[in-house]
Amino acid sequence: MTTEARIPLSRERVLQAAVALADEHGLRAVTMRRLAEELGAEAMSLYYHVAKKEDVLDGIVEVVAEEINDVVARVDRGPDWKQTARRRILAARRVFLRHRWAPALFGTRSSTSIAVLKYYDSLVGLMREGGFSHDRIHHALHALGSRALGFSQELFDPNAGASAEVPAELAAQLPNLVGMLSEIAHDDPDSTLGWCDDQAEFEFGLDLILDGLDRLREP
Amino acid sequence: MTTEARIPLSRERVLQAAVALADEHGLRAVTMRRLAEELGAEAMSLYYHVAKKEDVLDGIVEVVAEEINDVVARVDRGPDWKQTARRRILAARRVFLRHRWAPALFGTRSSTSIAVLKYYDSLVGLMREGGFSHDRIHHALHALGSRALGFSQELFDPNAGASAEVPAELAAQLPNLVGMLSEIAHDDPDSTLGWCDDQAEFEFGLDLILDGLDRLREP
DNA sequence: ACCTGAACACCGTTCAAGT
DNA sequence: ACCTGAACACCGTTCAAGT
Repeated sequence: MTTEARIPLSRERVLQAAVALADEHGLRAVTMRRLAEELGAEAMSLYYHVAKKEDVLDGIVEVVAEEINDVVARVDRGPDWKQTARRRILAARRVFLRHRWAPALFGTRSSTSIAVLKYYDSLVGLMREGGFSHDRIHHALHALGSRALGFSQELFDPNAGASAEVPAELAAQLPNLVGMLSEIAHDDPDSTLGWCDDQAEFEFGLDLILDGLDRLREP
Repeated sequence: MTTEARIPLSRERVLQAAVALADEHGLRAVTMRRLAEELGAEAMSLYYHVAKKEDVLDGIVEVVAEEINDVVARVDRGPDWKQTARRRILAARRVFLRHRWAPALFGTRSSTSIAVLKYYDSLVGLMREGGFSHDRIHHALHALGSRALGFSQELFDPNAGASAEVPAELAAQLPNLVGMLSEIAHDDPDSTLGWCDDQAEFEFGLDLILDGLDRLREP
C-alpha cells in the first residue's frame, strides 16, 4: 500500500474490485466511495471508467456470468441432453455459491447481460440437438427461469422455521406447516444458497422440470 | 388537502400509503421523506409508528401477502388437489399483477412475513389432503419456490429480444437464440409480469411442476 | 488522458424540543 | 401521546480545475 504503487484504474479493475468487495462485505458495501477507497482512488475518479453506479452493477453481473460460462465450457457432455443440461446447471450453481449476493442482483437487472445471453444460447443449442422444437425450448426456458442458471427464488425458508423458535400463538395458526417441520429432520443446514435452497432440494426441483421436459420431447 | 383535515398517522396508514406510492411510482419512490409528504407529515413523524425503513418494507410485503390470502380464500376448490392448487396460485398471481414492484421486494426480504407463512400453511394442508407425505410436500415447496405464490424469476426476456434490435455482431454470437426467436411469433407481449413472465408461459411451467408432483404422489 | 476537490441534491436516522 | 426542526453521517453525481 505504498503511494508509489499506482496501477492505473480501468473499467476492469473497478469491476474486479466491486466483485471482491461484494464477496467480502455484501452488496450493500458496494458504494462508489467505498469502491474507490478500495482502489486507492477518489470516488469521482471512477466516473472516468464507468458511467454510473448502475453500470457497475451491470458490469459485475457480466463478470459473474462470464465466470459461469468459463466453468460451464469445461463440463463434459453427459449421455443425453438432460444429463448434459443438468451438469451445466449444477456447475453454474457452484459459481453462485462463491458469490452469494449475485442471485439477488441478477434478479434486479433489467437489461440482460451478454454473457447470460450466451449461456442461454448454448442451452438452446443443447436442447435443439436433443430433439426439441424451438417452440418447446422457448417454453422450457420460461419454465426453468433462474433455475437454468443455477439458483431458485424461495419465499420462505422451511429450514429456518425448523431451527428458530416459533411463538406458540403463531404456531397455532400454522398447524400444517408446524406439523410438516416437526416431522422433517433436516441434516444439511449448511449448504444453502440465497433463500434456503440447499443442494438436494435444488436438484429435486431441477430434475422434476428436466424430467417433465424430457417427457414432452418430440421424437 | 386542507390543513384542518388531519387524520392521525398510524402504522397502517403509513403502510397503505407506501403501497399506493409503490404502485404509482415504483419502489424507488418509496423514501421516508416522500412517504411522509404523501401523508402530509414530516419524515421524522413516521418513526413514531415504524421502527425504520426496513420495517416499512417488511410491512408492505405483509400487506400484499394479506391481499393474496384474501383473494385465495375466495377461490373455489377444484376436482382435486392439483386443480385447487393451480387456481389458488393463479389467483395469487393476479395480485402481483396489481403490484408489479412486489416480486422484486419479496425476493429481498430475509425474515418471512406471517401472511406468507399462512399462505404456505394452507398449501401444505391442501397437499396433505391430496395424499402427500410431509417429506414430499417439503420437497414440493422447494420445487415450486416463488411460483407457489404466483410469480417466477426470469433472467432474460426472450420476448424483449424478439422486438428489440439485436446488433448483427452480437446476433452472430447467439445463433441458437436468434434462430429460436426468429421462429417464434409472440402475440401477447402485454401481459408480462416482472421479468417477462406472461400468463401462458407461467402456466406452462406451473403445470409442468404440478404434473410432476402429482405423478410422485403416494397412493 | 486521467484524476481530484468542492459542491449539490438527496438519503436514513438521532435527539431534544415542541404541542 | 404524537409530531417536528435542526443536525449528522452517508449517498450518487456534476463540474470546473488540476496534472
